[in-house]
Amino acid sequence: MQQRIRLKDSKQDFSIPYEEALNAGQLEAVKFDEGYVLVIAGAGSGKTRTLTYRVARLVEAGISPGVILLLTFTRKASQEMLRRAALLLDDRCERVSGGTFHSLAYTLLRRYAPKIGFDNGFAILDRADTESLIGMLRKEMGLVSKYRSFPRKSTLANIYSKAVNKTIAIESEVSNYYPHFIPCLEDINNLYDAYGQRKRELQYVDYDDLLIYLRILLQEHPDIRDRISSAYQYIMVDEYQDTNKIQADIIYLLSSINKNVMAVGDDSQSIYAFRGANFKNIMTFPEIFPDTKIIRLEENYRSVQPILNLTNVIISKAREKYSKHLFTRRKGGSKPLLVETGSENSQSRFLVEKILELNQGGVSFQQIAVLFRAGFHSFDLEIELGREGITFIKYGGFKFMESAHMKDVLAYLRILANPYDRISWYRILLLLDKIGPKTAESIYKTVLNENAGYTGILAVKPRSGWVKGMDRLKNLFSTIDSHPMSVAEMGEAVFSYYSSVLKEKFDDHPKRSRDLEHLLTIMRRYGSLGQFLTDMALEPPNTSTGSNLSADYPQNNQLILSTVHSAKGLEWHTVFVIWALDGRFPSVRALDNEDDLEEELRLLYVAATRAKENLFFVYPREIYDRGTGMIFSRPSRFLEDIPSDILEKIYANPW
DNA sequence: TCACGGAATATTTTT
DNA sequence: TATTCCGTGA
Repeated sequence: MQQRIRLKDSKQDFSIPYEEALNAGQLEAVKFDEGYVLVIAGAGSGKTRTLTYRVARLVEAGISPGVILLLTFTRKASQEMLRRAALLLDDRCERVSGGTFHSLAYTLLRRYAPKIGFDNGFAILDRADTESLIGMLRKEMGLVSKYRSFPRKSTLANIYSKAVNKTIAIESEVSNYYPHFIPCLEDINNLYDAYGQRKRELQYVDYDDLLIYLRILLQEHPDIRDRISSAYQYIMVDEYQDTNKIQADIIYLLSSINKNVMAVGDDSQSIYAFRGANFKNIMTFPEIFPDTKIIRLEENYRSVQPILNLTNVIISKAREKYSKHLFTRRKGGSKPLLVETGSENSQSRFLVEKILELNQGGVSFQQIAVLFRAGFHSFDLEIELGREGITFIKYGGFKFMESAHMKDVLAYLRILANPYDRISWYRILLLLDKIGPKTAESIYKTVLNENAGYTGILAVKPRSGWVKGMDRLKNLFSTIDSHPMSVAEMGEAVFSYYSSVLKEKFDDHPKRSRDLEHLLTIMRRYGSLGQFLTDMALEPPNTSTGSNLSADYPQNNQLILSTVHSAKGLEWHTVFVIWALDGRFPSVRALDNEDDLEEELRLLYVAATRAKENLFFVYPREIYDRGTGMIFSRPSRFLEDIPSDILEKIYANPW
C-alpha cells in the first residue's frame, strides 16, 4: 500500500481562500486535522458549508477521495455536499465515499456476506416486506385466536424496530407504549424469534439488521475491522443528533485505526427518537471518543432577527438542552405571525391567497415552503392549490414505493434478481385468480425444488381453475429468459404483463399506469437490476407532485410542501407551518409523555428555523378529531403564550 | 382452499 | 376514514 498523506503533514499551498470564506468557528472545524471533533452547529450556522469546505480542503491537501467517508442522512444530502465541494475545488470531490449508514452497511455486508452467515448473499426487506413476513408468521403461529386482541402486523413491526433501535428489550417497549398488549408479551417475543429465524432461512435482512450485522461484522472479526477502518482515513458524520446507539458503535469501530472523526449536529434539532435516535448521543460523543475537541457554531446566517427571536424563545422551553445562543447580523424582516382561520378549508384558502400575494411581490414559488407534522395534513391544501393551478412538489408522507401497484411490479423484478425470494413469489402468485396462500406455497416449493432459477415456474402443473393465469405468467418468465435484456427492457416486459392485472384490480388504473411509466424512466438510468432494486429499497424516491411520483430533481419553480422531517437541513424565503393546533402539533399521541412532547417541541423548532424572511404559523379555529373524538381549538401550546412583541397573533377569514 | 363481506381498530415522522 | 382482520359460505 502506498504511503498515505496525512493532513497535518501536507505542505500543500491551498488555493481556496478558507480564511475569507469562513468564520472563526467554521475555519477551526475545516482546518481540524487529526483526532476527534464534535461540531455543535446551531440552526442556519453554516453546517453544510463547513462540511463542504472540509471535504474540499482534505482533497486539496492531497488526501485520496476514496479514503474520506461522509455519512449523511440521505444520499441526496451527501451528493449535494460533494457537488458543492467539487465546485470549490475540482471533480475529485465527487469521488469521496458518501451515503447513509444503511447504504454503507449494505455495501460492506455484501462484500463480507459469508462472514455473517449469508453465503449466498441476501435481499433487503423494506417495511412492507417486513410486515408481510411478520403477518405470515402471525397467522402460522395461530396467535390471533389465542387472545382477545393481538397486535397487528404493522404494530408488531413497530415494536420490534423500536426495541432494536433503542437497544431496549421488547418488554419495555411494550409496557411503555402498548400496555394493553402486556398479556401477549410472551408470544410477541416468540414471534420475534420466529421472525429472526425465518429471515435467516430465507436470506433476508431488514433495515435494522443492516446496522446490527455491520456492528457484528466489525466487532467479531478484528481482521476485517482493521482492514475496513484503515481504509477510511477521515470520517465525517452529519446530523449526529439523529444517530442511535448502534450507529455510534459503528462509527467507533470504523474509526478504530485512524481515529479521525468529525461529528456535526445540533441537539436542539434531534427529531428521530422514534427511530431510536437519542439527542443525548451527541453529548456522550466526548465520553466515547477520547480527547474530543468541541467547536460551537452560533452565528446564524439564515434568518432575520425577528425570526431568530422567536426560535430562541421556542427552544428555551426545552427541558433539556445544551445551551447555546444563536445570533444573527441579518437586520430587518417582519415579525412572525400566528394566524387563526375559520375551518380547515379557510386555512388552505388563506395559504393560497398569501402564496399568490407573495408571488406577485416577487417571491418565486420555489422559495416558499409549507410544512406540516404529518403527510396527510396537506390534503385539503393540495386540492385548493390544484384549483388555483399552483403546481407543487411534495416531500415525505405518503410512501410512493409502498403503494400496491409499485410493490407488485417490483416483486416480479425482484424475482428476476433473486429467484427464491419467497415474499415476492407470494405476492405475484396471489394476484392470480384462484390462487391463495396454500396454492402459492406449493408453487413456491416447486420453484425451489426445480433449482433452476425463476424458470422453475415452468415446471408448475396448474389445476384447471388457474391454468390460464399460470400460462401467462410462465410466458412472462420464459420471454425474459429467452434473451439478455437491459433493466428497462425487463421493466417493459413486466409492465405489459401487469397492465391487465392493473386494470382488473384498480379503478384508478390510468393514474397508476402513469406512475409505472415514471418508474420505467427511472429504470432507464440503471445498468444493473440489482443496483436498481437496492436503491429502491434503501433510497426510494420520496417526492411526488399531486399524487404522482415526480422526478428526483426539483422542477422549475414549484411550491414546496413537506413534512417537517423531510425539511431537515433545508431553508426557504417564506415558511408556512400549518396545523399549528394543539393536538395536531404537538400530536395528541405525544401529550402524555414528556420525552415525546419535548421531541414535538424540537420538531416545531426545526420547522421554524427553516425560514429566512417570513414565518407564518396557521391553524383552524376549531376541529373535530375523529380519531380521539376530541375537539381541538387551541393553538399549539408551544406558541400560545408567546408575547405578541415576538409572535403577532391575527385572525384571518379569507373570501 | 378461496373469495367475499361485515366488523373491528388504529390513526406521525423514515432508513 | 380506510385499512386490516376474521368468519363464513361456496
